[in-house]
Amino acid sequence: MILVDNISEVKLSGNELKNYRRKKKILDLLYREDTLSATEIGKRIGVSVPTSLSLLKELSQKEFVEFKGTGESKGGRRPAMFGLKQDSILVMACELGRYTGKVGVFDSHNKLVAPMVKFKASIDDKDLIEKIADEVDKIAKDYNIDTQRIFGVGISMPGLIDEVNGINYTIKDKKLQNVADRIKARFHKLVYVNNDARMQAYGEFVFGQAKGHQNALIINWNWGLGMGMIMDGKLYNGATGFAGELSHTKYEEDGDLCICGKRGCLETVTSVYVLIRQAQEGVREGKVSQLTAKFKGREEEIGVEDIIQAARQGDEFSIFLLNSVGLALGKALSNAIQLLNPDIIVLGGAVSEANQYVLTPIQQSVNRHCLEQISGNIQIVISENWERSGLLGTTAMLYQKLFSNMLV
Amino acid sequence: MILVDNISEVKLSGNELKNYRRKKKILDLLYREDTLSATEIGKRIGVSVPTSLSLLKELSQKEFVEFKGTGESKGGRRPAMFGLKQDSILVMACELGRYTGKVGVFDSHNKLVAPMVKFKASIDDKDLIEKIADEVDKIAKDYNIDTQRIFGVGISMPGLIDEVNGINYTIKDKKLQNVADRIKARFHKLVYVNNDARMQAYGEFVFGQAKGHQNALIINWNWGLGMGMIMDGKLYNGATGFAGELSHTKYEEDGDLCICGKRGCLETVTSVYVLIRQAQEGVREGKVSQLTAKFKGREEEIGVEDIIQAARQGDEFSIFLLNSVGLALGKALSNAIQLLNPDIIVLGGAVSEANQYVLTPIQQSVNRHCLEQISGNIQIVISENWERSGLLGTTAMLYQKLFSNMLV
DNA sequence: AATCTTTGTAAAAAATTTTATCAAACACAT
DNA sequence: ATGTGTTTGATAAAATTTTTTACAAAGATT
Repeated sequence: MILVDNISEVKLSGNELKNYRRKKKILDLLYREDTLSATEIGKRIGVSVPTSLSLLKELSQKEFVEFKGTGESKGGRRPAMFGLKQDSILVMACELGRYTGKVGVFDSHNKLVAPMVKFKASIDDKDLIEKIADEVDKIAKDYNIDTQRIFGVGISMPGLIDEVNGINYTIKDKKLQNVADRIKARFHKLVYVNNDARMQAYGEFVFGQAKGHQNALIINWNWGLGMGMIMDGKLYNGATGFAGELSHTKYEEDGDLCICGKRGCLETVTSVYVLIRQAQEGVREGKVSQLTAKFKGREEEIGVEDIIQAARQGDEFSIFLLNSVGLALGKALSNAIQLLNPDIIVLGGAVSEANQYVLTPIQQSVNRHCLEQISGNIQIVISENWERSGLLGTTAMLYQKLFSNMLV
Repeated sequence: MILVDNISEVKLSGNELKNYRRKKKILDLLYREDTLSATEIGKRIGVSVPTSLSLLKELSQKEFVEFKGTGESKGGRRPAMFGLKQDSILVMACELGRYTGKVGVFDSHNKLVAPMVKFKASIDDKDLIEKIADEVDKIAKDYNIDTQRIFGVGISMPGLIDEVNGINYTIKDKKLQNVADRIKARFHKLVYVNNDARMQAYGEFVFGQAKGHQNALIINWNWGLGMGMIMDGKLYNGATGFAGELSHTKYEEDGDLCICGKRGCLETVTSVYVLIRQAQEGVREGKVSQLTAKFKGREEEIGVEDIIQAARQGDEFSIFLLNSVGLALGKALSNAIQLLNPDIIVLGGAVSEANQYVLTPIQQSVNRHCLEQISGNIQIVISENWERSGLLGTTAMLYQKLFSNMLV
């Protein structure tokens, strides 16, 4: 199998090109639908059954596709089902946070072929790529994975990222900003780099709560406030790849100073930082609260999970804190909702674990600030598999890119 | 020629379907590119030159396509160019405002085949469709146009519109909301209905200032504040067709009461209404201004164009008014820019005529409120052909729909 | 049990691409 | 300016691919 960056570089005759495109479509279809019959494939790619079958035969000979048993009858002879050959094409997905990273190797059924590994890393690490490579080598050795079968490497990370060229403008050292080139130099495989919130969004769209929703907003409610957008069934990156900057939309005139240098950004009102700072201040002031009882004198140890746990046990101060960040996020989301008219909003990240303690105020706030016709058609939910959605989104994106760049 | 609402209703054999799709693609290509050679068409639709030529021959026999002379050589024999046969397929586009409407009949070169006609109408008129039909009949009679050759009817109007079903939820009488059905019942042609701001946006994208920009925001700055969005090269409607509600995004907590029932909407700060009201108040208070000199005692006669004209002549009060609505719009746009990361913003409508008097404050405001990396890559311009962009957008959309619903 | 559907296969028929050929236009050297 | 080599475009015939048709097999429905 050959992988090319630019199809037009390889010259194919008319028929070869036609066949190449059709086989690509088949692989893509089988990735999405798991198994399909020759008849169904023929219908979907617009060829007759004999042609569809001969293409499948070719793909089988090249070990990309295999017979997966007979399927259910729809009123006649039972069809032979075809699917991607397990383990023949693997990808590697990595997600970086502010201080940690995780990496996993996935097969074409989006299943981990070895347990996910976590490690310490930051986007500014000079030897970031080597660190990741070491982790992958370890996995490959421990679980006997042939790295030759890994065809794509995808990385998601915080920052303003141009996904077309794989450049992260938030990395301090200019020489390290072109992440895609660095990965390519080390791995020599298909590379994909994008923002963490966007890949989580894509994961939620392909596998999670936003599945089937063509217009979705997915919020990563954490130290910052990332937003990924699915518009008309496609991941939206914006003109230069900076779409979804919810964090630094203006929330209040002359508010607190933000790390971005401006004042009153949403991030200064409703991120994990704010929640913890407010909790700390409350404890120092001696507010009546479980938190005061537990953390008085060592306020710096308070974590979001402590606030959420206290709220669950009925602690009014904690509930108040969560309620107020919820109301603020809801108000900010209202503007986004009126501009984008999504049909679902999925919340993920540390704060979203608070569940109804934030969901209710958000919903309240949205109802208050949006036109009823717009807010009436919207679902707001909390992600059920946030831990994995980033890696899964990257995996899905890699397979998609792979099947549109592969010379079978 | 046959027009079908749903291709799957008509059963075609495999080859017929394949050919139908290819011919559709050719018509669409020729609509976009005006003229193309058989070789170029073959490349674009993925067939060989002989096949491309035989398809073109078929289309020529059916009078959709004609030979348009020989084109320029690219280093060899000069190619025979093909294009859509002029006047063989016409469409009718209508744009409604709050109190008036305009209608025109266009050919496949997006040229009016008769002068545009203006008339009085409102979206709540019971006999709206009849009114439009009368105007078209008049045009057809006066300019000898065969209405049989009109294959599509498109209407754009203010309101919350579901473009998929052609329903305008802002029309007061529920029975009149389904505009698409009403048009279809009268004209029996392909019908398209959408919001006015969105069709203006599409017009600017296909023919105007936003041409070539894959991510654009187009603002209709008028009695309300409409916004149309082009995202990844496609017109964005939102999940239920309500995207772009800039008018009713919250601008200030506890601001003035808006017609929507909420307080502090952007519309209450920066629409034509506001501008005129502020001018009227100033004149009543006896502010030093050309406007006071001219309109004292008959303040209700002040129009936007008066304010703009005064500003052009150096009137400080008028300049101040335009400056302040510009700053406000800029601030509101900043949030939209950070969420959507467009590469161009096009301003149209009455207020935008003020040109640099509003452009400068908007740019200022955007620079102040956006992250530099995002605002640095954005152009903000004023439309050059706003008067026509709505009708042209509708025309382009109709041809697009037409070529994907036509059985040639 | 008879009939209707769907799937799969092989041979015939049709459609499409290749290849070859020629003409036209241009670039470049002389 | 002229000639040569190269590129592009058009067309016909040959080669190849794809669809159609016909039919058998397998299961669902009545």
